[in-house]
Amino acid sequence: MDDGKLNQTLLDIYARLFHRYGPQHWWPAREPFEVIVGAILTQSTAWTNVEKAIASLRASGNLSAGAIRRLSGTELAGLIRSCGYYNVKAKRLKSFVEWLGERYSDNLDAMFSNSIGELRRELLTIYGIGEETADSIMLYAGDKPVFVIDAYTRRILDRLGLTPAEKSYAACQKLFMMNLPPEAALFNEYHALLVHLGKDACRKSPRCAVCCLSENKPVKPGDKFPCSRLA
DNA sequence: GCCCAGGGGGCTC
DNA sequence: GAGCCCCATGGG
Repeated sequence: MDDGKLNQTLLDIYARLFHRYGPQHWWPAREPFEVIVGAILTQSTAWTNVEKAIASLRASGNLSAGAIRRLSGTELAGLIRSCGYYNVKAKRLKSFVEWLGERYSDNLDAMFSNSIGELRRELLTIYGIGEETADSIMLYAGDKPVFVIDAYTRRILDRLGLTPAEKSYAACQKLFMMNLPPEAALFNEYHALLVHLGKDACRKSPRCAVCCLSENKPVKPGDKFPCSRLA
């Protein structure tokens, strides 16, 4: 598919998803530090459980880099217990705040004033931060135009026959970033909508994404989902 | 009881 | 460097 066509296809998918699901409100008006904590805690974890962990950090006065550094690993693990994997996640949170203090004196504005490429390289050196989490931090906490690729996105690309020849994270990310206007607000909403679609139907009914997105018919508010061509 | 949720690290081969 | 296992709770 040539680039002009791909651009139209990706925008069309976005329009259909937005029309169907509406705005997703991922991390609206949150402090960047809270968003970063959420990005780490949500790894392989349902968001409802992450909210409880963040609430317990806040209620105990520990939703800050300095406070998390002062807590022992065991204390921190106890506070975030509700989101699962609490021992590894306590280590990951600590590794991030140690780095943040050392590298940027806890100044997130300074951290985000770095270029996207350089910041991404730095984040990837931190224990517990891989590509998806690094990109989530830059997009959702830093408002940077970086497209986040996750398992749902890959599955949906697959269903639509859009997976690039090289199936890597970088190649999937490039597909979106080379064919969409580089706007953080668009990338923010687009990724959240793909996750919604993935949770809604893609996993249970592998053909739903194809049915709803590749058929050449407009989506109207109130349309039933999915359509009748289920596998 | 069973399955999986907005991954990443570490090990094996 | 792809393929596997581990981490662990809570909700449907």
